[in-house]
Amino acid sequence: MHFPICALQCLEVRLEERYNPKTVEDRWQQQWAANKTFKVTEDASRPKYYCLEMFPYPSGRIHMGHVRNYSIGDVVSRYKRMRGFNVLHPMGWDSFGLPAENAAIKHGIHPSQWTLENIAFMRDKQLKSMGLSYDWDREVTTCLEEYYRWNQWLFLKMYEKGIAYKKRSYVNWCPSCSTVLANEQVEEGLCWRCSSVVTFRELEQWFFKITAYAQELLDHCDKLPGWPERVLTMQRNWIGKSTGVEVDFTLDGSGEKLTIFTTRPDTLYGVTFMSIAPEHPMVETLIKGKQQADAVRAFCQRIMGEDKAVRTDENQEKEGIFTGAFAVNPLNNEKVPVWAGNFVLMDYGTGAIMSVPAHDQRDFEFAKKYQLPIRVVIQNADQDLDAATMRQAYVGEGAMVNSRPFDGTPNVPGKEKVAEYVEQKGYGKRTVNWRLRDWGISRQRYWGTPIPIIYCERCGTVPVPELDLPVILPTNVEFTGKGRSPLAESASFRDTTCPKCGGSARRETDTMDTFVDSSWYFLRYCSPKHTEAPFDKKAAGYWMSVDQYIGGIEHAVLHLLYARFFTKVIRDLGLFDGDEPFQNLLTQGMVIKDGAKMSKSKGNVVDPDFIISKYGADTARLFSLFAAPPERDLEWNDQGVDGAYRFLHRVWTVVYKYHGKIRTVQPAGREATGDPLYRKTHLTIKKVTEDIEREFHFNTAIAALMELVNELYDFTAQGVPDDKLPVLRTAIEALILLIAPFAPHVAEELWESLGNTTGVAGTDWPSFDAGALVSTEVTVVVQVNGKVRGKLTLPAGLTDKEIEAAALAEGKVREHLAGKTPKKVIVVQGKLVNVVV
RNA sequence: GCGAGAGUGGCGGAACUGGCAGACGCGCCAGACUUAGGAUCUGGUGGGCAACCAUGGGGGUUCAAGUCCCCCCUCUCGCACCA
Repeated sequence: MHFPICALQCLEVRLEERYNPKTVEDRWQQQWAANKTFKVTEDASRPKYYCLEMFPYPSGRIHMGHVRNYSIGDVVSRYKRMRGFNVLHPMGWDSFGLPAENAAIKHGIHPSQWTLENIAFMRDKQLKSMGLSYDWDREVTTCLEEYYRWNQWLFLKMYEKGIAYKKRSYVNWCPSCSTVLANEQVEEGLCWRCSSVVTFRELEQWFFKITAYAQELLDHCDKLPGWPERVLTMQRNWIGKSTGVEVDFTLDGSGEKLTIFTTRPDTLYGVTFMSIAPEHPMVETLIKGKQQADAVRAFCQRIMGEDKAVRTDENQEKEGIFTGAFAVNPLNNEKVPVWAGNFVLMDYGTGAIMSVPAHDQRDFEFAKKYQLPIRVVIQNADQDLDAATMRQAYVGEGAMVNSRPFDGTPNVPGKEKVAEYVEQKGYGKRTVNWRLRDWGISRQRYWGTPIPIIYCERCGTVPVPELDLPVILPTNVEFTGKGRSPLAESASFRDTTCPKCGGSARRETDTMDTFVDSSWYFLRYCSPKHTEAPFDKKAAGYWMSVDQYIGGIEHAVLHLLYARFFTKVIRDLGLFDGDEPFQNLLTQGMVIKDGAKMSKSKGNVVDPDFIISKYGADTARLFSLFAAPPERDLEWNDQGVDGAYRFLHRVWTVVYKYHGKIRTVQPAGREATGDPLYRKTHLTIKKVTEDIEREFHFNTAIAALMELVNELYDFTAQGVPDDKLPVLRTAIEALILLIAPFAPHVAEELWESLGNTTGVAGTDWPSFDAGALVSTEVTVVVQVNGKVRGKLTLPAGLTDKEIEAAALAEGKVREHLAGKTPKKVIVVQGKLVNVVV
């Protein structure tokens, strides 16, 4: 075994006069790796702390956003470790995904090779040079068989429980990525990855029944006080619960039922027509034998061919066509025409709506356009509504009218009454609808987890038996970038035998959405080498849940919702006891330069490698933590980086000057109470500790350390007499320990120079002595009528009366009083006096 | 439109429960040491000669308001035909 730089050398260590980040950082990074300083195991005797940063996609290089993300996580981890926690801080790779496949098509390199080379580079040349306190033995790589086999295993379990299922439906299709996208992956009608216009395709696809957990996902939002309200709001909106009533209308003639969903049962008497989605299966029934059949068919075809951006555009003109059919409103037996409308969505509610133009703006516009009748059924108390003259729908409250048995009922309780009536009469039932749709996970791409399903002509859909897992992603495939995915073209993969009957069969050639990988990786970290199950239940029981999760806000409804869903599914499979994966969530802001997000096209990218080689990791970390609080955007500033670098030099220089002298001196204790530097030291310990504990305000914590260093420069400016050396040692020791989470390499080197043989990483966080904080003097601000007129330095512990007297005697105060008697004097102990004239 | 967050020096940002607005850093100015300084150290630095004026704007509460209340403006983010 390679013997590290330890023992003999340590005792003789002499500090270099000048701070040289390269040598210091290389040395400590080697030492941490050789000693496995950050390796952890379950230890019931100590409180655990699980700190996790969202693992990266191995694109090839880390960017400043990563530097910031991991710096934040590393401060938390190192701080908690010094506070005595058993800290799990792992790192891994979200390594399936399209870019690897695109590289294969473009450069002829296999996705596997491309990905693994990127990982090696990012891990060994980039992340390790940042000095992050990871337990690298727990590294998880999702594109490896040892990981993705458990995706398949979980899929099979979900299939057994009906959570994974296949259905034919209209799905989002990205023509550029040649694959299907989940709803969460379409932003304003565009592909989240490549911004291509998303179209619709009717395909058979695998889904995860996330809607079965909609209520719980919504309810548990209230059990996540450690999450930003913003993210919870986004999730609640995304889930989008709405309560209402389904009502069966009867088709005139055939007597078939057309069911609608409404949240406004109080307006049921105002229905003047109905609208159904162009995709609705009843369209054909409605138009059968009607003269407008062809026109309706053409209309539906045209709308269905529109892409997602056009169809969901709010400004899209409302358009429709009369189907020729009529339906009967069960409440008043009125016959109303049935239209097909471009704004009615097939996958929400029942795909058919009742239209009440008087009280719904969309219906109103539609009715005006096609000259359909409007009937007021909620009367505005302030201003009588008249259907003939209304210029927009009335959506406010009021009394029900034209609603026979309910006339005069206020509409809000009316909703409930009508709903009850509908149920009683058997016209329909109360239901809940969700905006959330089931998660479509099939992807027509190669670089992902194969879905473990076989299609047999005789037996139908057959899951791959557990014993046959993993279904290995074959490597001998062709990347043409054209036609179907390489898997679908690979005969040796596709053609197989049925596990049930042994007859010829074919494999599912779609792969899973890569968000499946990241939906449970935090559980895998608990026991990354486990071979019997996705993870060891006991290990997960010890480490979970994640105490602090850190990552970008862009995953607010993607990854973070999927991960919550998976955790609940895994719980219900009996694999884990817990409802939620992440206790506390920190969403860090973006790193921007010149007011814009760093991007190649803007040419404002700062390369972390360059910063680290020029200034060192400690400076890169320190700046990214100092320039802004973590949750805000951070404006990158090259001169600010110089400032951070200069600060570390100042720290180094002051320690260098005195490390020889204070090496053998005992730190000061209580007897030093009253010494200003001693007091400042303890104030700084208090401030830094509180700033870290309170919402991770690292920027102010670092500012406090800078103040302490400034004070040290004042203190040492005229030389330090021997009797002051203990106080100096206390200050320097505290400074080094407090700076350690932020700039760990410098801290270790300086700590060692004081003669310490245990590394900073294994040393306790300093605690402050409340007694050291008290001062014998207080500065009191004196105001006259709320304006500052002077300051008094008074002995601590005076009574209000004494302070008042001192204030009134003050020269400036007397001037402003000009002989008048004050009306009132307010004394705030230890802070100020306000004399009111 | 709905929801959330934010507006403080030349810039990034401080100010936790109302109590000295501008901590800390950058930049800038001056000085010291220097052959030199884009190194380092020291001092200064919101505006105005001053009284005073200053936390997006306007009201209010209070002895006291960046902080609390009301109205308005601007910006950022999310959602947006969800019946």
